[in-house]
Amino acid sequence: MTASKLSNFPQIWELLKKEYPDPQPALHFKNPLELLVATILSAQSTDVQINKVTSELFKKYRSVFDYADADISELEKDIYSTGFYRNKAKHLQQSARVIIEDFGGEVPSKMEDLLKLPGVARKTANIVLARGFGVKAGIAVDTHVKRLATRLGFTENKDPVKIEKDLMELVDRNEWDDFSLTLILHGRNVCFARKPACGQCVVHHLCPSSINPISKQL
DNA sequence: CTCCCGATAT
DNA sequence: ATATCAGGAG
Repeated sequence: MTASKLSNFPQIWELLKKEYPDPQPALHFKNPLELLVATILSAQSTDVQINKVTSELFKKYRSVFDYADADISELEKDIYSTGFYRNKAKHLQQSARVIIEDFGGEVPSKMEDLLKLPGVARKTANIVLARGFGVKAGIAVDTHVKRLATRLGFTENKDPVKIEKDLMELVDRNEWDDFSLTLILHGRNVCFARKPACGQCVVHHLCPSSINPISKQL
Protein backbone atom coordinates (compact mmCIF):
# COMPACT_ATOMS: atom_id res chain seq x y z
CA MET A 1 0.00 0.00 0.00
CA THR A 2 2.65 2.50 -0.99
CA ALA A 3 1.31 5.79 -2.21
CA SER A 4 4.01 6.16 -4.85
CA LYS A 5 2.78 3.22 -6.90
CA LEU A 6 -0.86 4.06 -6.51
CA SER A 7 -0.27 7.60 -7.68
CA ASN A 8 -0.09 6.47 -11.29
CA PHE A 9 -3.65 5.16 -11.22
CA PRO A 10 -5.53 8.25 -12.52
CA GLN A 11 -3.24 8.68 -15.55
CA ILE A 12 -3.18 4.99 -16.36
CA TRP A 13 -6.94 4.64 -16.13
CA GLU A 14 -7.53 7.69 -18.37
CA LEU A 15 -5.21 6.30 -21.03
CA LEU A 16 -6.79 2.85 -20.89
CA LYS A 17 -10.26 4.34 -21.25
CA LYS A 18 -9.11 6.17 -24.37
CA GLU A 19 -7.64 2.93 -25.73
CA TYR A 20 -10.79 0.90 -25.05
CA PRO A 21 -13.86 3.13 -25.37
CA ASP A 22 -17.11 1.30 -24.69
CA PRO A 23 -15.70 -2.10 -23.70
CA GLN A 24 -18.19 -4.93 -24.16
CA PRO A 25 -18.35 -8.40 -22.64
CA ALA A 26 -17.26 -11.22 -24.94
CA LEU A 27 -19.68 -13.80 -23.58
CA HIS A 28 -22.92 -14.21 -25.51
CA PHE A 29 -26.19 -14.10 -23.55
CA LYS A 30 -29.76 -12.86 -23.93
CA ASN A 31 -30.99 -12.82 -20.32
CA PRO A 32 -29.72 -13.09 -16.73
CA LEU A 33 -30.01 -16.89 -16.71
CA GLU A 34 -27.86 -17.23 -19.82
CA LEU A 35 -25.36 -14.79 -18.36
CA LEU A 36 -25.22 -16.75 -15.11
CA VAL A 37 -24.72 -20.05 -16.94
CA ALA A 38 -22.08 -18.65 -19.30
CA THR A 39 -20.19 -17.09 -16.42
CA ILE A 40 -20.23 -20.26 -14.31
CA LEU A 41 -18.93 -22.14 -17.33
CA SER A 42 -16.23 -19.54 -18.01
CA ALA A 43 -14.01 -20.59 -15.11
CA GLN A 44 -10.56 -21.46 -16.44
CA SER A 45 -11.79 -21.44 -20.02
CA THR A 46 -11.85 -18.91 -22.86
CA ASP A 47 -14.92 -16.93 -23.87
CA VAL A 48 -14.51 -18.25 -27.43
CA GLN A 49 -14.84 -21.78 -26.10
CA ILE A 50 -17.79 -20.84 -23.89
CA ASN A 51 -19.68 -19.16 -26.73
CA LYS A 52 -19.14 -22.23 -28.88
CA VAL A 53 -20.76 -24.41 -26.23
CA THR A 54 -23.55 -22.06 -25.17
CA SER A 55 -24.77 -21.46 -28.73
CA GLU A 56 -26.10 -25.03 -28.63
CA LEU A 57 -26.65 -25.27 -24.88
CA PHE A 58 -29.07 -22.33 -24.78
CA LYS A 59 -31.28 -23.90 -27.45
CA LYS A 60 -31.64 -27.03 -25.36
CA TYR A 61 -31.81 -25.51 -21.86
CA ARG A 62 -34.20 -22.58 -21.94
CA SER A 63 -35.28 -22.26 -18.30
CA VAL A 64 -34.02 -23.09 -14.83
CA PHE A 65 -36.27 -26.15 -14.92
CA ASP A 66 -34.37 -27.57 -17.89
CA TYR A 67 -31.17 -27.50 -15.81
CA ALA A 68 -32.91 -28.66 -12.62
CA ASP A 69 -34.50 -31.68 -14.29
CA ALA A 70 -31.62 -32.55 -16.62
CA ASP A 71 -29.90 -35.90 -16.63
CA ILE A 72 -26.59 -34.99 -15.05
CA SER A 73 -24.43 -37.10 -17.34
CA GLU A 74 -26.17 -35.60 -20.36
CA LEU A 75 -25.57 -32.11 -19.03
CA GLU A 76 -21.93 -33.04 -18.48
CA LYS A 77 -21.65 -34.05 -22.12
CA ASP A 78 -23.32 -30.82 -23.24
CA ILE A 79 -20.67 -28.70 -21.50
CA TYR A 80 -17.77 -31.13 -21.77
CA SER A 81 -15.37 -28.95 -23.78
CA THR A 82 -15.42 -26.12 -21.23
CA GLY A 83 -13.31 -28.17 -18.82
CA PHE A 84 -14.12 -28.94 -15.16
CA TYR A 85 -17.31 -30.35 -16.66
CA ARG A 86 -18.33 -32.50 -13.68
CA ASN A 87 -18.11 -29.63 -11.21
CA LYS A 88 -19.75 -27.20 -13.59
CA ALA A 89 -22.65 -29.53 -14.45
CA LYS A 90 -23.31 -30.12 -10.78
CA HIS A 91 -23.11 -26.41 -10.05
CA LEU A 92 -25.50 -25.54 -12.88
CA GLN A 93 -28.06 -28.08 -11.75
CA GLN A 94 -27.82 -27.28 -8.05
CA SER A 95 -27.89 -23.55 -8.70
CA ALA A 96 -31.02 -24.02 -10.82
CA ARG A 97 -32.66 -25.96 -7.99
CA VAL A 98 -31.78 -23.29 -5.43
CA ILE A 99 -33.16 -20.62 -7.78
CA ILE A 100 -36.42 -22.56 -8.06
CA GLU A 101 -36.75 -23.41 -4.39
CA ASP A 102 -35.49 -20.21 -2.78
CA PHE A 103 -35.87 -17.46 -5.38
CA GLY A 104 -39.14 -18.18 -7.18
CA GLY A 105 -37.44 -19.42 -10.33
CA GLU A 106 -35.83 -16.04 -11.08
CA VAL A 107 -32.09 -15.41 -11.06
CA PRO A 108 -31.56 -13.29 -7.93
CA SER A 109 -30.39 -9.70 -8.35
CA LYS A 110 -28.72 -9.27 -4.98
CA MET A 111 -25.12 -10.17 -4.14
CA GLU A 112 -26.15 -11.87 -0.93
CA ASP A 113 -28.51 -14.19 -2.80
CA LEU A 114 -26.24 -14.94 -5.74
CA LEU A 115 -23.51 -16.07 -3.35
CA LYS A 116 -25.87 -18.79 -2.11
CA LEU A 117 -25.71 -20.47 -5.52
CA PRO A 118 -23.13 -23.26 -5.75
CA GLY A 119 -20.44 -22.37 -8.27
CA VAL A 120 -21.02 -18.66 -7.77
CA ALA A 121 -18.56 -16.48 -5.83
CA ARG A 122 -17.89 -12.75 -6.03
CA LYS A 123 -16.38 -12.72 -9.50
CA THR A 124 -19.36 -14.45 -11.09
CA ALA A 125 -21.86 -12.55 -8.95
CA ASN A 126 -20.33 -9.21 -9.88
CA ILE A 127 -20.63 -10.01 -13.57
CA VAL A 128 -24.25 -11.12 -13.32
CA LEU A 129 -25.16 -8.10 -11.21
CA ALA A 130 -23.41 -5.58 -13.43
CA ARG A 131 -24.35 -6.85 -16.86
CA GLY A 132 -27.54 -8.71 -16.04
CA PHE A 133 -29.17 -6.24 -13.69
CA GLY A 134 -27.19 -3.00 -13.83
CA VAL A 135 -26.35 -3.32 -10.13
CA LYS A 136 -23.00 -1.89 -9.03
CA ALA A 137 -22.10 -4.23 -6.19
CA GLY A 138 -18.38 -4.62 -6.77
CA ILE A 139 -15.62 -5.19 -9.29
CA ALA A 140 -15.23 -8.57 -10.97
CA VAL A 141 -11.69 -9.78 -10.31
CA ASP A 142 -10.73 -12.54 -12.70
CA THR A 143 -7.29 -13.75 -13.69
CA HIS A 144 -6.71 -10.79 -16.04
CA VAL A 145 -7.88 -8.14 -13.58
CA LYS A 146 -5.75 -9.71 -10.88
CA ARG A 147 -2.66 -9.84 -13.10
CA LEU A 148 -2.98 -6.31 -14.49
CA ALA A 149 -3.92 -4.73 -11.17
CA THR A 150 -0.77 -6.25 -9.71
CA ARG A 151 1.51 -5.30 -12.61
CA LEU A 152 0.14 -1.76 -12.79
CA GLY A 153 0.67 -1.27 -9.07
CA PHE A 154 -3.00 -0.87 -8.15
CA THR A 155 -2.72 -3.44 -5.37
CA GLU A 156 -0.17 -5.42 -3.42
CA ASN A 157 -2.67 -7.99 -2.23
CA LYS A 158 -3.00 -11.49 -3.68
CA ASP A 159 -6.42 -12.44 -2.36
CA PRO A 160 -9.04 -11.55 -5.02
CA VAL A 161 -11.42 -10.21 -2.39
CA LYS A 162 -8.77 -7.84 -1.02
CA ILE A 163 -7.79 -6.84 -4.56
CA GLU A 164 -11.43 -6.04 -5.26
CA LYS A 165 -11.58 -3.86 -2.16
CA ASP A 166 -8.44 -1.97 -3.19
CA LEU A 167 -9.84 -1.40 -6.68
CA MET A 168 -13.22 -0.26 -5.37
CA GLU A 169 -11.43 2.52 -3.50
CA LEU A 170 -9.52 3.60 -6.60
CA VAL A 171 -12.18 3.40 -9.31
CA ASP A 172 -15.26 5.57 -9.53
CA ARG A 173 -18.35 3.48 -8.84
CA ASN A 174 -19.90 4.32 -12.20
CA GLU A 175 -16.87 2.82 -13.93
CA TRP A 176 -16.57 -0.46 -12.04
CA ASP A 177 -17.95 -2.62 -14.81
CA ASP A 178 -16.01 -0.86 -17.58
CA PHE A 179 -12.86 -1.12 -15.48
CA SER A 180 -13.06 -4.92 -15.31
CA LEU A 181 -13.81 -5.22 -19.02
CA THR A 182 -11.03 -2.81 -19.95
CA LEU A 183 -8.39 -4.64 -17.94
CA ILE A 184 -9.55 -7.94 -19.43
CA LEU A 185 -9.31 -6.52 -22.96
CA HIS A 186 -5.88 -5.06 -22.32
CA GLY A 187 -4.78 -8.32 -20.73
CA ARG A 188 -5.91 -10.31 -23.74
CA ASN A 189 -4.54 -7.89 -26.34
CA VAL A 190 -1.31 -6.55 -24.87
CA CYS A 191 -0.50 -7.39 -21.26
CA PHE A 192 -0.26 -11.14 -21.84
CA ALA A 193 0.25 -13.46 -18.90
CA ARG A 194 3.35 -15.11 -20.33
CA LYS A 195 5.08 -12.38 -22.34
CA PRO A 196 3.55 -8.91 -21.99
CA ALA A 197 3.96 -6.73 -25.09
CA CYS A 198 5.18 -3.67 -23.20
CA GLY A 199 6.43 -2.16 -26.46
CA GLN A 200 2.82 -1.88 -27.65
CA CYS A 201 1.33 -0.78 -24.33
CA VAL A 202 -0.16 2.70 -24.06
CA VAL A 203 0.70 2.90 -20.37
CA HIS A 204 4.11 1.22 -20.33
CA HIS A 205 5.73 4.54 -19.33
CA LEU A 206 3.55 4.61 -16.20
CA CYS A 207 3.76 0.91 -15.38
CA PRO A 208 5.93 -0.21 -12.43
CA SER A 209 6.35 -3.61 -14.12
CA SER A 210 7.17 -2.43 -17.63
CA ILE A 211 9.89 -4.51 -19.22
CA ASN A 212 11.11 -1.68 -21.44
CA PRO A 213 13.87 -0.02 -19.36
CA ILE A 214 14.11 3.09 -21.53
CA SER A 215 10.65 4.52 -21.03
CA LYS A 216 10.37 3.66 -17.37
CA GLN A 217 12.29 6.75 -16.31
CA LEU A 218 10.95 10.33 -16.32
C1' DC B 1 -3.47 -25.51 0.39
C1' DT B 2 -5.37 -29.06 -3.35
C1' DC B 3 -8.47 -30.50 -6.70
C1' DC B 4 -11.28 -30.02 -10.68
C1' DC B 5 -10.12 -30.52 -16.53
C1' DG B 6 -10.55 -29.65 -21.84
C1' DA B 7 -8.83 -26.57 -25.63
C1' DT B 8 -5.45 -23.76 -27.40
C1' DA B 9 -1.02 -21.14 -27.89
C1' DT B 10 3.81 -21.20 -27.43
C1' DA C 1 6.00 -30.33 -22.83
C1' DT C 2 4.15 -26.47 -20.50
C1' DA C 3 1.38 -22.35 -19.51
C1' DT C 4 -2.97 -20.29 -19.63
C1' DC C 5 -7.93 -19.47 -19.87
C1' DA C 6 -14.21 -13.64 -17.42
C1' DG C 7 -12.82 -19.56 -10.73
C1' DG C 8 -14.88 -21.99 -7.00
C1' DA C 9 -15.31 -25.63 -3.43
C1' DG C 10 -13.54 -28.54 0.20
